[in-house]
Amino acid sequence: MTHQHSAFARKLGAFVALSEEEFAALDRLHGRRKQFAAGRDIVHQGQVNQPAYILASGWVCSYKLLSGGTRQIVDFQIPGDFLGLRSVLFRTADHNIEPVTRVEASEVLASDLLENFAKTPRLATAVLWAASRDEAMVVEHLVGIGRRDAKERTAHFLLELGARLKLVGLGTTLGYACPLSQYLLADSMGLSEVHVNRVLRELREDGLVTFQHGKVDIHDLDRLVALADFDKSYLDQDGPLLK
Amino acid sequence: MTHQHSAFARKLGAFVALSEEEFAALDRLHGRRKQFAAGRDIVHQGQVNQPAYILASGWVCSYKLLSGGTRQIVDFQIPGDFLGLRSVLFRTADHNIEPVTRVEASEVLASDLLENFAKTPRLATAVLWAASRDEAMVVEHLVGIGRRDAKERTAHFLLELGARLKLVGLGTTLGYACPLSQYLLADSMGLSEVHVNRVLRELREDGLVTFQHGKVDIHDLDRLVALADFDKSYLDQDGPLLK
DNA sequence: AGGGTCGACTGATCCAAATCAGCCTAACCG
DNA sequence: CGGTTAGGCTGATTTGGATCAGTCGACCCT
Repeated sequence: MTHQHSAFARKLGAFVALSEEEFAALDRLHGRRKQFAAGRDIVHQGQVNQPAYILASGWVCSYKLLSGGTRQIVDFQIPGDFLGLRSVLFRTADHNIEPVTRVEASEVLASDLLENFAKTPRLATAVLWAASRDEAMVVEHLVGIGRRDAKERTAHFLLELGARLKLVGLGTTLGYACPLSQYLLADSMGLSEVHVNRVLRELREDGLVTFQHGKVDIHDLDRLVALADFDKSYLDQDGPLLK
Repeated sequence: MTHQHSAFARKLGAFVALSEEEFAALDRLHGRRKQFAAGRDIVHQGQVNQPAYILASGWVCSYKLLSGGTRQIVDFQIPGDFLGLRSVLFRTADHNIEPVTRVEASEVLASDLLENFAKTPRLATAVLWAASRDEAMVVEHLVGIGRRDAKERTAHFLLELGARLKLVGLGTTLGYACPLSQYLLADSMGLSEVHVNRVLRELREDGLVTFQHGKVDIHDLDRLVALADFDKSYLDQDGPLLK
């Protein structure tokens, strides 16, 4: 009954009960469809009045550059995710967005979004919900970097990504396709590329997960979850939370 | 013209232009005023149907517990800040909230908040803005933990806290009162208490900042900003961004 | 007045992860 | 087809910060 809608609308509809009317409003947000090549930034820090996007296909990452030339990847976005909402609300972008693969995305104009809040107030709740879910993910990420060692952190990262991909039908509990390089993992987890490589080897040798040739294979979910201290219920809800 | 409103309303009004009508709606959100003793958690992970709060006085911290018994403090909240918005949207709390000092806060009921979106759509924009600002702070925090060493991280932390306090009139560029213990700093920055102590000593010996006896004194703002790679414009906007 | 606790502070030792320096393979390309 | 580049991978060495094991003073409390 909702399968004719966009991945974005479906995702929100899973958490905030929406009427057909409201689904339609959500879908009308999708503006011009655009393509981006891998590696060439879509938005960068300081740019003003950039549109937001809803990711249709491909992966992107959001990152911040530090003065020393290092960077910290804050989050990866996968199909169905909202991109650059903060940059719209603040008018000037506070982070960079780089496509990891070739990407297709629909523009969302700030004016469209904000004006629709008046006509469709539940849309506001849905968008607020989506923003809060993003924040929850950043918080988990923060906790991992602050208090988990490299192995736990990596395990947690791979599990969380899997859970998110499963939600949009791009993965199972057995594994998923993953276009990320070890460099990207390192910049995301606050580790060096060298160390990521060693940790992945350890996880492989322990028979927990394999991350090779662009795919992640989970060999022992239970032990991996135990190692990572991963909250399984975290991302797989199954009905609207807000009635 | 806005000074009769709550700190919360003032803060939002600084970023989203609001009418008197809308300010009033914001102020009506404040429900029953409650008191909390320092150290006794207001909310903890997993609790369901907790109200949100708006902090009137005192400081609190939001943290997550890891299985090993360690914890990671995600953020500190100061007067005028919203507390536990995510816990309300998700119905079940995904983090703990502990008062650092004695605290006064007004309850905000989920139903009040969400229903008001229909009547006052710009309220939705304002709350979304507040949530995004929180997310931006968590992102900065993440970047610091992931890619800054202990000294830069500490410097950045003290500067950011100062900027936030200045915004609500609780600090100047010269310093501010700060009730945090070195243990709390450690749990927030992902360091050990011992190392925080040494880093604070270094910063003091370098003549940059002093953090002693419950107050932070900034002795050399410019060098501190340079060390921390701190974006000064980051938190001190001076007019509504969304007209 | 003596015990208990909390927070700041210190020296010695250890270790996880960074850094440095390099190899190997596959893919691309002019 | 030989050169270049991007990723994956590895060993040796160094280092930032953790851990362990305390001391000291302030402020309880009874």
